[in-house]
Amino acid sequence: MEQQQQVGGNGGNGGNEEQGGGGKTTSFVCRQSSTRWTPTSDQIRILKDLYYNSGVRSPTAEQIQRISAKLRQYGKIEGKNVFYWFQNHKARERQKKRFTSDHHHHLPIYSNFPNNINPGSSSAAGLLNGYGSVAMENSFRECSITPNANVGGQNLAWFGVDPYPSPYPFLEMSRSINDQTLLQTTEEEASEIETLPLFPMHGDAKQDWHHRGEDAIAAGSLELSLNPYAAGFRH
Amino acid sequence: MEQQQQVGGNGGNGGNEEQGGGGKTTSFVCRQSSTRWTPTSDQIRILKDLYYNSGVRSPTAEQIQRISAKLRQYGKIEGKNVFYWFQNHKARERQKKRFTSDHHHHLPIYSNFPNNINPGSSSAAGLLNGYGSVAMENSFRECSITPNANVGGQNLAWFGVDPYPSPYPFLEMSRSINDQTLLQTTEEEASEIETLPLFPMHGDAKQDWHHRGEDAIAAGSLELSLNPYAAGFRH
DNA sequence: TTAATATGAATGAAGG
DNA sequence: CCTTCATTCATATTAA
Repeated sequence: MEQQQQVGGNGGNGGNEEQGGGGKTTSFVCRQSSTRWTPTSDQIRILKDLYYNSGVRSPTAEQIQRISAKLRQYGKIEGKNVFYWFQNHKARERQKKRFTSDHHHHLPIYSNFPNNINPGSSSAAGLLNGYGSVAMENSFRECSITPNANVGGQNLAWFGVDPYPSPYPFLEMSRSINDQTLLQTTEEEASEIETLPLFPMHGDAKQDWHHRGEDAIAAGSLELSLNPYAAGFRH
Repeated sequence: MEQQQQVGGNGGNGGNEEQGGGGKTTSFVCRQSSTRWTPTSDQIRILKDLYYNSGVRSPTAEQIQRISAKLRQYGKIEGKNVFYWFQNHKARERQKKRFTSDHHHHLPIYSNFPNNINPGSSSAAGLLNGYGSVAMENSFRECSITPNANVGGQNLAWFGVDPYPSPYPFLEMSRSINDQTLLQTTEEEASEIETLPLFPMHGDAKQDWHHRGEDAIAAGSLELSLNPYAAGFRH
């Protein structure tokens, strides 16, 4: 299914600068006919800088205006793009944290401050995969996650989903300890699962998982260092 | 999030050395194909079981945690892998259906379905934009928008945020206006801000940017109860 | 090897 | 703010 890499002529690679192209260097057809905003690297750099180094998370309307106006120097952009960018960036940062080994929910809102906020060091944030600014390291278990099998009888209850062919088993999570028994019980029912007709998928030729270099720490997550009225001075 | 991807593409991809992000990368003793997650057949089996037999489509964060924890028995895996798996599986199933079965219910708008789109040929999307019929209509150049740059040292004040990596910005937001003023000088160059059309949103877009100005991060209420027995169950 | 295709990963937009 | 959808990019896999 879709994977039109080369379709765009520049296949998304060299084209990054499509918009701000300054000298137009090598770009030609700008197929980005899509309606969707395609941030240029400069725009992204600035956005991240604002996010990570200036602590901007939910810019106000005024700020959005200014930011987008500024970023317009580097390519087409609208206020809503800036708005969505911050929304998404923030939401995803949190989301990742949420389904990443998070054993802790209480997160000190304003705690550490990376003093090294080096302007221009936004780079840090730039390349990494984000993930865990606050999240610690779960970077162990890497190379040796022992497999071992027994895929046979699955116990879906384990996942917090109902194994029963119920109407729509929308998962009931938190189970109490008592349920443990239930889990055991369920196991039987789950037998059906193991006899599931596996869909003809690619066989397992792969026994070696790789490591995902993955994420580093997010450069510090500053906190609200934003001066709401800095701009307001004129108001 | 944001990482290399298309953005860093310059000249093909030679520039992507991400990985390094500052975190891991170092301790790769075993295999490193630090690329993407390659599910093992057991993992796939279970995922499909969940999808087709348990109706799981968009697992919650908690479920994702459980699922990934379980699947970890069969190979390296992270929460995001599970997350993406379900997202993609669902999206692609839907996408395929969009073509194969043309129930012409609503959405008469773009009925230009390619004749027989064989699954797999959706690639066409790249060209005919499949969907983007809309885009096709108004696809004009987007490719040429103001260039020029100077991203190096930026003037965050310009955005209405405090540029100084001040130690404790949150406490003293009201930084002397003097400084601000000074910086504000730059404003001249981008006078267009003032003339900026407030985000041109017609009825179609939402505009939320009105009531912001703070970020309450504490809002999150995760009760995340990692099933303790979950792990114990096996032992 | 190369071309194609399947699918993991990311992210702009929205919906709620 | 959280969740979902669509689209796109990148790469592993498989077919030619």
